[in-house]
This record gives sequence, C-alpha cells and structure tokens, in this order.
Amino acid sequence: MIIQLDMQSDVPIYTQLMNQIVEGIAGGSLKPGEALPSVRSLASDIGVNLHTVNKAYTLLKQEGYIQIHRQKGVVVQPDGLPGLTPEFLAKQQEQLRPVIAESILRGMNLSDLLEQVKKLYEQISPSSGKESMP
Amino acid sequence: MIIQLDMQSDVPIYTQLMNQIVEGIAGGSLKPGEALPSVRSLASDIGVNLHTVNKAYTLLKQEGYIQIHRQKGVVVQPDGLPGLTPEFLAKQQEQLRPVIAESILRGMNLSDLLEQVKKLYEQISPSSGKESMP
DNA sequence: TAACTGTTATATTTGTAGTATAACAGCTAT
DNA sequence: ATAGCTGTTATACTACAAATATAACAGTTA
Repeated sequence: MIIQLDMQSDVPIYTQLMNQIVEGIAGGSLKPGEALPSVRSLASDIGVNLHTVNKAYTLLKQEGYIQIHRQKGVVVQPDGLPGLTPEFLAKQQEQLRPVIAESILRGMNLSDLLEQVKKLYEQISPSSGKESMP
Repeated sequence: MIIQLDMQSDVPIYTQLMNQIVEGIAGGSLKPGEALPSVRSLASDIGVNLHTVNKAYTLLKQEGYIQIHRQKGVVVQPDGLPGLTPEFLAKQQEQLRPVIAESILRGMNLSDLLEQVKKLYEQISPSSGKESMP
C-alpha cells in the first residue's frame, strides 16, 4: 500500500488518507481481511502525527470499511462491506451534484461526462487488471 | 433566485452559495447578463454577513462565472462562460475519483452509476424543463 | 445630497486540523 | 515475567479557516 500525500492540498491529510484506503479496497489492492499498518508505523512512514492516522482509521471504521481490534491491529472489513444504503446514496448525490452542475455550466454534454465517469470507474476498478501474474 | 442554506452542514456557507449560483446558471434560471443581488441585500436576505457573500462572489468571479462592476453590481458572465479547460478537467477528476471509488467499494456497478449521473444531469440541465409556460 | 454599489481594513469568536507528549490496557513473543 | 507491540485516551498547544461585527472609502445614480 503506497500512500501519496499532498501537503499543499486544501483537502485534509486524514481525508486524503481515507480516500486512498477506500480506493485501495475498491481497486482490490487491499483485500478483505488484509492487515493495515498500525497507526504509529503508518504515521511514521508518511511523516505525520499518529492522531492524524488514527482519525482516518476511526472514521473508516465508523463507515464500516475496516475493523479495529484493540490489540491485533487494523484489518480491511472481512465480514462483507456495506452496500448501497439510502444514507450513502444521499451523500453520493450531494457530492455529485455540484460537480455535474459545473460541468454543465462549462458546456460539457451528457455523453462526454458519462465517458469521464466510465474512464475513472475502470481506472479504479480491479477488472482493469492491476494484479501481478508471474 | 431562491437560496437554501443548511447552517448545520459541514460545507461552508460561501461554498453552498457558490454551488447554488453555479447550479442556477447551469440550469438556466440565471441567464448570462442577468443581475445578482448586491452583497448587502443577499446577505441580509439569507441572514449571513456581507463578507460571506462577498467571498462567494469573489471566488465565482475568479472562476469566470460572474462579472463584478465596482458600482453597477454583479452580473452573470455575459461574454461567454469558460469552457472545458485542462485545469477544470483536472479538478473535476479529483472531485469525482473518491466518489466513484466509494461507489465501487459499496458494490455499485458501472451502469447504475452512469444512470445516477444521468439522472442528476437531467435534473439540473435546463432541457428538463423548469420554464413556466402560461 | 442621499442612497446605493463593491472594496478594504481591523478585530473578534469559533471550530477544525495537526502536532507533541504522555500514559493506560491488553496482547504476544522472547 | 519482561519488553515490545497494539489501539485508546487525555491534555495542551499552534495554526488556520469560517464567520461575524463594525467602520470607513470611492465611485455611481436618482
């Protein structure tokens, strides 16, 4: 799991962390049951405070994406990832709406927008083939 | 122009303002050349400080969506709205990526995601018919 | 002149982000 | 058993963004 942080970004470090872990799970490079680095080791690896990592982990746990065992450590959710709940769909719409509105304003048509979404989906999705097959 | 603010939201008021104005322009309810309320009147209407409105206006001007004339007031960009610049497309991808990743993680397939985007696009787009025809 | 525009300046309050230490409780391997 | 590792909690601090509150300035318009 390679983490790339942008310290100059206006998006908080713990959010960048969450995004990259979510992307790792979605893309299949992090599989259910797989262990994640401890708060201290990850914090030291990427050069941030342990509380920053802990905040990301705690929020990911609240969303049901990982499990935290007090002494064992952190693992990607092994008991089935949460599905398409109404709460998630509502949040998804609130996030998509302003992006889509601005795209319309700048003259992007529907099929070009759908093409962009498809491109990103396939970039992230594991079926695009990131596995190493020796 | 009806503005709906959520004071409990974690998204800043000036961002909510920007989003709604962008949506208004994208949806055609705010047409190029049309005047927007002054910083003071809008601030007083929605019950916030004039600087909060001013910040939203200033950022919208920086993006090229509105014009601000020192004494005349604020107008929706009449000289052609900015198009699909590389900077915008980069920003668009950075915004879409985490949303799409989380959708994949929760098991949403591509066609369902595209359907959601299409639905929102048509909700916002003026061709969905918000005009009053007496 | 009065009333309106955006603009600028200053100050204050509040909350979040991030860091820095430190300690606690429980597990595990030496 | 001791040492070392887990997550967890607490406290304190700095830095910054968001939002408010006033106040004043410069230019336009009725």
